[in-house]
Amino acid sequence: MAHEIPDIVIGRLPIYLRELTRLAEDGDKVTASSYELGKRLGISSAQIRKDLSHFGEFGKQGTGYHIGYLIEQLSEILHLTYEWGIALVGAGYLGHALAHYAGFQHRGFRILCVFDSDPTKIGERMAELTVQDINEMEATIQRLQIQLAILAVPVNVAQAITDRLVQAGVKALLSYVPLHLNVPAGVEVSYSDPVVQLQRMTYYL
Amino acid sequence: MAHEIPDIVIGRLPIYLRELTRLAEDGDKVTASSYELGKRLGISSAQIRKDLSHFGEFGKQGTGYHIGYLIEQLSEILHLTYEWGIALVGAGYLGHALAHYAGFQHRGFRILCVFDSDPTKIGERMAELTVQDINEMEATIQRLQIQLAILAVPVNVAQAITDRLVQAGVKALLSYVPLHLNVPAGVEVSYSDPVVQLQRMTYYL
DNA sequence: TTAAAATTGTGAAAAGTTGCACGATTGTCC
DNA sequence: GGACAATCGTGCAACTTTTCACAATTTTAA
Repeated sequence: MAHEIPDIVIGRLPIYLRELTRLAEDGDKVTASSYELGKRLGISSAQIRKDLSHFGEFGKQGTGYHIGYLIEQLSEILHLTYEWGIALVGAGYLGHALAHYAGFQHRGFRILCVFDSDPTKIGERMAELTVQDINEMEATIQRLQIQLAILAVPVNVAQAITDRLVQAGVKALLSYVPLHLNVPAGVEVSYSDPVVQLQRMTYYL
Repeated sequence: MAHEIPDIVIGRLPIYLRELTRLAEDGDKVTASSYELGKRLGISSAQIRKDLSHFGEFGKQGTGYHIGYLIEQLSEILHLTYEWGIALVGAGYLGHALAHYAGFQHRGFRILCVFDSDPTKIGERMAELTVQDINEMEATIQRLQIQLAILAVPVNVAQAITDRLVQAGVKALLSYVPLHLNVPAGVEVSYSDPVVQLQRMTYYL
C-alpha cells in the first residue's frame, strides 16, 4: 500500500460503487462475488479483485464480498463520507438540467450555488437555488469553502472563469465546455463533451 | 496499417480534431507542429505523431501539419464526412439541454427526433423539434435510417429502451443514465455520469 | 467428517501503451 | 549555396495494465 495507486484503478471504483449500491437497493442479496459484479459491468473478475486488492482485503473466499461493507469501504476510499458542496457556473439549459438532477443527492454531492453573468438570469429560481451574479462567485465559494465546480458556460469565457475558480480555491472541476482547460498542478479536471464521445463511436460505424 | 488500431488512439482523434478546428478558426496559422498541438492539449508530441502515424503520413518535416488538411483527414477517418442523424430519447431537463445544444451542428451531428412517454410532454416544441410519443420510436428510427441515439431517460426504463433502440437498428448509443447497459456485439455504447466523474476526483482531494 | 464447489488475493506472464532518441527531410537565413 | 533550426515518422526500450492460474480458505452437501 506504499505504492501509488494507478489513476485508471481509481476511475473504476465509482463504477463498482454504483453497481454495488444498485445491488444493495435490490435487496435480494447480502454478498456479491467478483465474478457476478464483473458480469454485470462487463469487466473481468480478476480485474475487480486486483483493483480492490490495492486497498485491502475486503472479500472472503467461498463467499465473495459483503455488499454493504464494500460500499462503506469504497465510500471511504473515495472520500465520500460527507457531502461535497458544488458551485455550478452557467445557468443555461445545461445548468438547469444539472440543478434539477436528482442523482447528486444520494451519491455524496450537492449543488450549493449557481452563477451566471446574464442580467436576465440573475435572480431567477432554479430548483432550490437562486442564480447569483458571477461577480459574487469568488466570495461565495470562499464563504462556503467550496472545492468542486461544474462548468457549463460558453467556450469563449471558459478559461477565464476556470482561472477565477482556481484562484478562489476550487480544487476539482467538471467541465462541459468543448475545450482543454489549463490549470495548475494539484487541480483536477474532468471533461464531458458529447460530440467527442459520438465521434469516437462513428469511427466504428 | 493492416493491424487493428487501438481504441485508445481512436479516442484521442476527436480531441485533436476539436483543437485543430479551434486553430483553424483563430485563423492566424496555416500549420501546427505536434509539439504545439500537444502543448495546447497536455499531450506529448511523440504521442500525437505516433497516433497519427497509424493512419498515414500527414505531416511535413520542418513545418508540421497543415491544419486544414489534417482536419479533412481526421474527419474522413472518423467518418464525419456527412451529417449523422441522432434520435434523442427523454425530454426532461437534460433532453432540453441536448436539443438546444448548438455544438452538434458544426461537428457532424444533428438531432432529428425526440421521444418521451409522458403525455404532458408529447407534442411539446423543443428547439426545432416536436416531442413524439415513444411508441413511434422504432418506426421513426427506421424511416429516418438513424444509427445513433442519445439516452436521457430514468434509470428504471433505460435497459428496456436500449433493447428497443438496438432492435430498431441503432448502432451507437450515448447514455446519460447512471448504469451499465447490455448490448449485443457490434453496438457501441459511451457513458456520461457526472457523479462518477466527480467521485473519481474526490479521491485526490 | 469428508469431499466437492465457490471464491479470494496475488505472483508471474502476456499484452498494451508511452516515451526516447535519432535519421531524414524541409524551410530559413545569411 | 551552405549551415542551422525545426520537425516528422519510427524502432526500440521502458513502463503500465490486464489476464492467467493457482494455493488458500470458506461454504455446501452428503
